[in-house]
Amino acid sequence: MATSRDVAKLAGVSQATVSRALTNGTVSAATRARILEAASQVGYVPNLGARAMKTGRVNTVGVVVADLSNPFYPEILEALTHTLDLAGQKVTLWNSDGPGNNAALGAIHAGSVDGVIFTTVTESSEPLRAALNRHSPVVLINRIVDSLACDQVSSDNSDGGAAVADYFVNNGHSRIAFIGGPSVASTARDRRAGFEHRLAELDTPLDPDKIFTGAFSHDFGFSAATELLASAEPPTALFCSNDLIALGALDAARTRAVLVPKDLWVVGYDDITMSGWPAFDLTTVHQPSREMAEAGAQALLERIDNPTSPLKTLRFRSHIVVRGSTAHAPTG
Amino acid sequence: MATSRDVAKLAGVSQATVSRALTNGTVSAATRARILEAASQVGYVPNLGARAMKTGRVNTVGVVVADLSNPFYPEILEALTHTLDLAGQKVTLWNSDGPGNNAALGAIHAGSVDGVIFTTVTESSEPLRAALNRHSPVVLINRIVDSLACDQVSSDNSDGGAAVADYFVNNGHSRIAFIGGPSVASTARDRRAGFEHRLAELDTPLDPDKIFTGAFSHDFGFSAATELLASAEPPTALFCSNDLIALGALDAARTRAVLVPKDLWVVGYDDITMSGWPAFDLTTVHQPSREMAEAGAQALLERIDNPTSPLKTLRFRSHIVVRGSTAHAPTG
DNA sequence: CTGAAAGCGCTTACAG
DNA sequence: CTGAAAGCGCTTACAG
Repeated sequence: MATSRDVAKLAGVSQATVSRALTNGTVSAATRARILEAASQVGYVPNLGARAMKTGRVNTVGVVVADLSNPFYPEILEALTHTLDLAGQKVTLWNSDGPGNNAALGAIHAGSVDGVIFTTVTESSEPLRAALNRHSPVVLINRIVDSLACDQVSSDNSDGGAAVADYFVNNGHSRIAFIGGPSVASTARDRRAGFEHRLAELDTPLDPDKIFTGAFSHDFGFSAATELLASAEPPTALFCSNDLIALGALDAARTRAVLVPKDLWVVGYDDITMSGWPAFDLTTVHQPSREMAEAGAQALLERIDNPTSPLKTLRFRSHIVVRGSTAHAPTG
Repeated sequence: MATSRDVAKLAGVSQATVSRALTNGTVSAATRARILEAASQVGYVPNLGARAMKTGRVNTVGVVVADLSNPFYPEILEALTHTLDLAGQKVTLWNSDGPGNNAALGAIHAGSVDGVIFTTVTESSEPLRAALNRHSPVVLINRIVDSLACDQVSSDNSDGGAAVADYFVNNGHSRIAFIGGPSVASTARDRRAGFEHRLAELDTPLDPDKIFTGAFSHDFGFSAATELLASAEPPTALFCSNDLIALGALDAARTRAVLVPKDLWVVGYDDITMSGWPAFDLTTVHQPSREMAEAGAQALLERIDNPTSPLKTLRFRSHIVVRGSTAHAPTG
């Protein structure tokens, strides 16, 4: 592999001048031309590791996602890689199941990434606190933890849940059920809290027997909905705290020949692409996931440049998208 | 950030001894203990960039995927990151749309990854040939290019297509249609060729009017199937060259109230998770994508260790999984 | 504008 | 078993 020294020899200049010609350095036009010619002749590309050692920046960002089988995460990941590519950053990917979380934190420490974006923080882990104490650049997207001293990007999950409560009650529903994700996820907690509190305010409190909490998965949505639909007084309206659960619930209804939306309204959360497919046609709370990803990537890059600037918290607005899984009533 | 020098000072040894203690070096038990203690006291972690500069290995692998909106790729990606995590490798991710392909190749050259796995080669690009000429470690998974001098992992797409032809004809179908992905993809070409050739052998040649070629997407499957179903003599059996297209076709049938499988059989390819959901219940050709990913990751690691060992080509077997989108007849 | 030199933080022969 | 030294391939003051 050619080095800057090889190029220098061929161009008849010092190695330092080669380096200058290829960075922002001040070099005469003639010399630069000779160097570029020589560089392309030997197929020279600067070694990024060596450069990183001097500059202290590797131009690489870590991303931690959970569960790529939930299409929400590939959508986030795609937006993230797109934004970071444009910013000239490489992306190192970890899965949060397994040792991913701590591996990502360790990678900052070891200098193989400049910072990390977490999309799925669950609890406030000790390693994360330690990393933040030494000012490791970390940004949380999607799931957040208020007590953590880092930039955080989320959407108004609580308001979204409340909006669904309004929507159900305004349309005359009182037999209402809820299927939610794991309570370690802030998104699951907030959506449920917003939904439940608003229902209580509207004098339609949620029956504890009609609350299911489990995984953000199709499987869980399917089994929980199956159980709900088999009960003596099945619900007429069901809120699922993400789309994947809702798709499972729709499949449960389909399997039991329960008519949606005639006998059951179903609402999800996220607005992943397939929720709009005819097979599901799911009413759901739309999160601006692309914008959230872009903002998160931007926040991390700024944080890397300036580790001690004030912490930033961004909360995006969400809104209900009405489709065929609920009667097309205006959401007033 | 603490360096090995800091640890050396604290432990009262030379910097070289710290390095030995933390790698495979030969150090007395007492010294090592003192060093480890000192290291943890100052929070020392070896700088991976500096280490890479000496060892010539960054322990990072590049992965190029296309189109994370096709669930097939997240499934591959998940298997890949899982295998590579276990092998102690970091994963740098690129999207093949945009400059991803060449960026990944450049990253090998620049020393920021040790090798690259492509899941979506389309044509034999010049940069790729150049990279192979200088023995850059590259492995192709899923889509392949025979003429390329690198390790390749695929499944028997042609046989899979032929099996679907057998299945249709054995069950009495003669009005048969095909909706396929872009012909730049070897998978799309091979599945179609296997299907078409076998149909010809069975004296049921595919009518050119019943062949649609476009994108590996739900949208394309939906629109192509809509057109097919609106034709004067709609097909009774439809083969789609991936599941995403097939799901679009099923949605088209659903929208037009065409009964599946009574009036239309639909078969896909890949066996992504959601094809098994009640909403689709799609008969499809199962590819062992997890095994393919693991084999590809393994092949790349071996290639990195030994750039000049003989080239390897792996072709996995696939098989039809019969579900509700075709009548449950034995596949003979 | 250009060169000589130092140094980023490691690993690894080479001595002892 | 341990230390002193060289060197991986760059960038960046410092001189001139």
